[in-house]
Amino acid sequence: MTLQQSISEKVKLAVQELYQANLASVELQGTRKEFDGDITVVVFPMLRVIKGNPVQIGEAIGAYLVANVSEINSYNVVKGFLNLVIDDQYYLNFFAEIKNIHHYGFVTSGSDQKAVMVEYSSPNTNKPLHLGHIRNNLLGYAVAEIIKASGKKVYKTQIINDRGIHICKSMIAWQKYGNEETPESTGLKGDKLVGNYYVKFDQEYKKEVAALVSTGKTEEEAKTEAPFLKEAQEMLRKWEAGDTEVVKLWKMMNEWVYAGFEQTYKSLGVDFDSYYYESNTYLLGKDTIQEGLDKGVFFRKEDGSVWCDLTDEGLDEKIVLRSDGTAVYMTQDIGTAIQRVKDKPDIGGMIYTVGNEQDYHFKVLFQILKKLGYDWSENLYHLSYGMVDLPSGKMKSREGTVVDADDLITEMATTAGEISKELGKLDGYSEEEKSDVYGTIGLGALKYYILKVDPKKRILFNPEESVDFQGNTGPFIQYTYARIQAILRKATFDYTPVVLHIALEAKEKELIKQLELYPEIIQHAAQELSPAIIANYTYDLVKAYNSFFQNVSIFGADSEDEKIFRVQLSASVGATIKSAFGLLGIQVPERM
RNA sequence: GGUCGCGUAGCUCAGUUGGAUAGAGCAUCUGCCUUCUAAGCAGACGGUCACAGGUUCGAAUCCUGUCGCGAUCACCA
Repeated sequence: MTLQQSISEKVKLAVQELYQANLASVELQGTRKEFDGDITVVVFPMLRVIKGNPVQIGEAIGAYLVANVSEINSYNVVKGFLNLVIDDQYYLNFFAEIKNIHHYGFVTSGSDQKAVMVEYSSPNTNKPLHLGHIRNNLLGYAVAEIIKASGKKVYKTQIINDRGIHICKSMIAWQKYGNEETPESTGLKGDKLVGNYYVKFDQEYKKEVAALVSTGKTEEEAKTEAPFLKEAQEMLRKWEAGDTEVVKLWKMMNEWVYAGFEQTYKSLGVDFDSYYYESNTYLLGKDTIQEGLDKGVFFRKEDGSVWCDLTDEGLDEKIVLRSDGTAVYMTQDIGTAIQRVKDKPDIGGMIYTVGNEQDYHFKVLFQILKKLGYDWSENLYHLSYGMVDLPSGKMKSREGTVVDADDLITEMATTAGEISKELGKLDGYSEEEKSDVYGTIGLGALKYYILKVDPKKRILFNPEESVDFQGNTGPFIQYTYARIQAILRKATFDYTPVVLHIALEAKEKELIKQLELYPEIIQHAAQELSPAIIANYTYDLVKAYNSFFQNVSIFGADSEDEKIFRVQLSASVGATIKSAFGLLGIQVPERM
């Protein structure tokens, strides 16, 4: 039982004894720093049950608590706020305790726990990953790690959109203009090579459209009649018919793309437990449609198309099968969800990391699955996030206004290197060690910049200004960690955990309170699916640490106990930073 | 037009279940490198929490309406 819980219980007892009244709950909060005390009981809500003056009530409860709770030393009342002063020993005991816990804040999963599947990334195989995918990947990965830390088993997965007209566009352009180019022959990453031909298609297509318009066709006619597009559509038909040549080309080009993606994922530091391919799943779900028809969840229209009526749920009618019997997006998503649970029967819920432009789609999908009666349908979440926009507006890959993921990652490392050199850090290290640290810092800056923002808000990314390295940034937190490591290297004496009898300063208590919060923060972040909560917590912790220890000499303490305690506290803060950043997928360098 | 999301300092963002005088960073200004790393610390300046009502001891937070921005309303994915 935490101190908060036990105080809460004692307050209820106090009210019972003093006023013969029952409180449903007790309002507790951290005492603001301008007042004396550590924990504050808010008296106002009690006025609903107790008649009287809030100050007098506060005084009475305060006196009762001091007499009956050993951890409470004294109290004071300001207006309706009862401030309690907690004994130093409580903090010291708590601190000695957490020092022994290996993964402090992590809940170890029980064996009967249901697993959660987290889907993220979900790329198309016709072009390289860009800034938007970076946000998606970072969010998905971090949420998966946070949920793991909150005690659940997690499967990370992605669904790869490897079929459709967009891939055929790259294929046809390569066939026509590619001269048998390969990643090996050009030295290009496979996804970049394929992406180039996607752009090439668009250029040639536009030329054809322009030519047709000049012969008197309307723009609309020209767009559908352009021969290049016809060729791509023909290719898609051949692919669907299983044409060996086309399938061979498709396989080869997809392999190039996967190899390129794998490289990007590696440099981003994300990973997956399983992969789903649309080419395997796009037919799935049709059986379920029949099942739904039998159950009366779906209905068939005269033209043969199948629909789901969601008007009772406040949504519209939604098509789930075309009149020609082929699958739509929704059919496929229904099938894939069911397939996943078949593959991993311990799945109790799923999280889809997909941009907020698909909010409606997922609302409908979840509603349909619920109607079909799957028990796991209660635990489906759409981790919806805002777009990443540039100052020039939206990113459009066909118009070349995208920020490429690989380029951005290397740029960040370069910037980190320039700043480091300017500051004269890392002098005397080998080039290899240096570039390693630059990569860590650059990536840390990028990841933190994106993750610290509430997922549902859109991000305006200005590549000109790039990302800051000062203030509330990844590098600032990494820097604090590196400084702590320097302290630990210098502390040659034994600072293993012991309960020390020292007087705590207000700021030291503040720090320990921050550490005490960590487990709650993880749970909260897991519930809200928001890595931003972890990021902002870590920043607060680092601020509290710096604010105290920048003005206090660690090795120049008055007593030996004090010195040991300060090193211990630094070590704990360092461990917590590392742990929290680990949840965000951000590395911490030992030196920087 | 219907639905959903957002609107907090010049800029970028925090703000637990409603709580005390609204919190950071950047930018501008003032101090602090001879003691563990100055990518830092201490401070100053900066607010009609989009607007108007309502709920109550108490609202940035909850409810209603208005305005602004974005997304979405396909037999596309």
